[in-house]
Amino acid sequence: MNVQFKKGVLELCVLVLLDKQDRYGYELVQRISDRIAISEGSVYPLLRRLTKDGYFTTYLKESTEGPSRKYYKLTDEGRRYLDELLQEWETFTNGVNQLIEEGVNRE
Amino acid sequence: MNVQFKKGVLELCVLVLLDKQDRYGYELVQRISDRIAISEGSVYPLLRRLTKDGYFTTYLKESTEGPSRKYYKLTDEGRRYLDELLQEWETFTNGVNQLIEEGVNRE
DNA sequence: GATGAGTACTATACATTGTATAGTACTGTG
DNA sequence: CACAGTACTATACAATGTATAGTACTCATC
Repeated sequence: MNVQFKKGVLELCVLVLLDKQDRYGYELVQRISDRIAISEGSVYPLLRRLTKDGYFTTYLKESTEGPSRKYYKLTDEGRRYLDELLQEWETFTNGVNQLIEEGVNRE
Repeated sequence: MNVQFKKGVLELCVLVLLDKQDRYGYELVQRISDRIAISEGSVYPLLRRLTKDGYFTTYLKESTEGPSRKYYKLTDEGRRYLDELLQEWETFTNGVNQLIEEGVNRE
């Protein structure tokens, strides 16, 4: 899996998953890993950064399955940022796919 | 336009356009710029890198419109690499789009 | 001839964000 | 106690865009 493709996308993935419900870090890693090979080590700094930037708030919650979990919750600002990113992603991938069509089509 | 999304994609775009026909650097910049905002300054180092890596060969050709042009031509190795990248791009974007679906769908 | 615009390419410092790796801490089980 | 699974923290490094600055050529205009 091309590392460079992934840049910038990880935060989109995290924001999208949190749009649906609050989640803890490890769960986010697992959910994303179902679709894209990622390193655990990159998610936590990202979560910290996005929290610092005001897109999430966090709270601790006891777990019956292991240590307590740090949950992340999307803020309104986070939700707005997500909408932006979703649009950018769509515009961007459409642009790339159009280039691929142009390049691949042989007249 | 999110800079990080673009990482790794520029080389895919260049390879795809050269799959169709030989092109010179400036033309590649223009064609890609039609779809994605990119900086000219990033394309030339990329072209040099991919040439050094064996994916292109180059030749000079006189132009009637300005200075002579340095054309880039895809090698067989380049074509193979392109196929790889195309598959990776598809796998990757499908994975991201699936995550977006999951995250966005509210039950 | 000088100048400017457009064509065409080169070079470099820097910012950003993944990976890889190493580690910590908690809980339950054997 | 040791180990596995759960859950999180920290850091060095690689890679590749951007921004910026520049070079050189050709043609048109003054």
